Amino acid sequence: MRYSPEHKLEIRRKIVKDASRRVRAEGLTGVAVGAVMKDAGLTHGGFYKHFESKDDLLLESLREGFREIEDTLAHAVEKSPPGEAWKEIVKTYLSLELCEHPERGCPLAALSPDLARAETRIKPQIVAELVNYKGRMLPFMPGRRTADKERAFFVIFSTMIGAIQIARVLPDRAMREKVLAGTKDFLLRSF
Amino acid sequence: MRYSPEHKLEIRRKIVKDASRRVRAEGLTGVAVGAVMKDAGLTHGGFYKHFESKDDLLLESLREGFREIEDTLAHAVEKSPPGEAWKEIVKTYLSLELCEHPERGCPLAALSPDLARAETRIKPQIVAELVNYKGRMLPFMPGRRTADKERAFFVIFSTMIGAIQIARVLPDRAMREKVLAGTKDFLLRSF
DNA sequence: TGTACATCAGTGAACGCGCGTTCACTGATGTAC
DNA sequence: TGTACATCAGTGAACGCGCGTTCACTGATGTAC
Repeated sequence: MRYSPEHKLEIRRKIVKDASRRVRAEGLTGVAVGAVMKDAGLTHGGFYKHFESKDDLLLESLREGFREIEDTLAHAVEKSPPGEAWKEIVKTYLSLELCEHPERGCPLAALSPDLARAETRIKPQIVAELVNYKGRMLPFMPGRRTADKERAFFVIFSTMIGAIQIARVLPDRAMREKVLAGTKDFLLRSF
Repeated sequence: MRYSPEHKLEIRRKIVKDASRRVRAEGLTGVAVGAVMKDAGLTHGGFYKHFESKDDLLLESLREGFREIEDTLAHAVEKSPPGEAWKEIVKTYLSLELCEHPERGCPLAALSPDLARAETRIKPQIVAELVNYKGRMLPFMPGRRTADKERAFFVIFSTMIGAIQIARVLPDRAMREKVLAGTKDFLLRSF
């Protein structure tokens, strides 16, 4: 069967979206090409009509994941006065909702140790994504000068990433909520 | 060749130690039975004379990793006055030394997303390790009542775990030091 | 004390399995005449 | 307008590989007589 170029792009986008969710839910090594293609309603053989390699897909999935969380956080911040935006980011990022749905959450929370271990081949592009993430969040961070905002970014996101991860290890919702609420309070009091 | 029972225990300990380092350096899925046995100077076939399964080894390796970091932190705290102990823990945990040697560091910093995704079969024992870790660190945490100390544990360790992970993704030492120092300052000012 | 036997940690070939990747093939649709 | 051909996304068998696990075997040492 032959399809239009728009159709091909659409399929490609669907594969990337599915893979992005799977990667965040199951880890960098947890995504099989066959499984992703099945998600998209195709068979594994067609994969290489869309991607050069699995690494290629992984990088695109990461990009998609970062874009998604950036959009989610940017959207949450839309109506807050400047200087208060970071509070909205903390509340959204540390919501039970995002904690219990890693597949819709931040790739750093879902994958940072995997990213630190990534092969040299793809590491630079991962670092670029992190830098880009930082750039996108910087305007919302507390602090006067850029250097202050940058420090705030690293501290706030470190804290949020760690809290989400610990909460995700905990087996029951009440404990998760305790960790998330405690961290939220702490951060909101801290700047 | 036949060996004494002490020798067998010694070998077993060596396998666990090697595996514990490998797991923290390369992730839960990054450790092959063959590689660990080679580290210990043996061949893969003998593995099942020491362990029931790979899961068995993984759990023991995690236990070993938690014990190691607990000992490291407890040792760092030995000479500090009570009430100041947590500061020493923050300084040690966020040292460049531990950041650049995941294989000697905290299993949570190295593996928490993997632990969150662990199969139901081993999850309860992982949670037990986390609870034990918390119990071991609680006496050193700031706060008057146990509830305060517990809140402090989750906040402080969340922040440290996230900071170490972000630092480990960053490609050059200067940036890593900036993140670690910034987080250290932040935490030391916060309690 | 010396000898025959039992034990069992360790070896390495073999297994079944899932994976990433390749490839000859299909067949619906676009294009050339 | 109708027909022959080219295109190329998608299929599914096949590949080589690494993995966890099994198993018949080895041979140094402990034990029984």
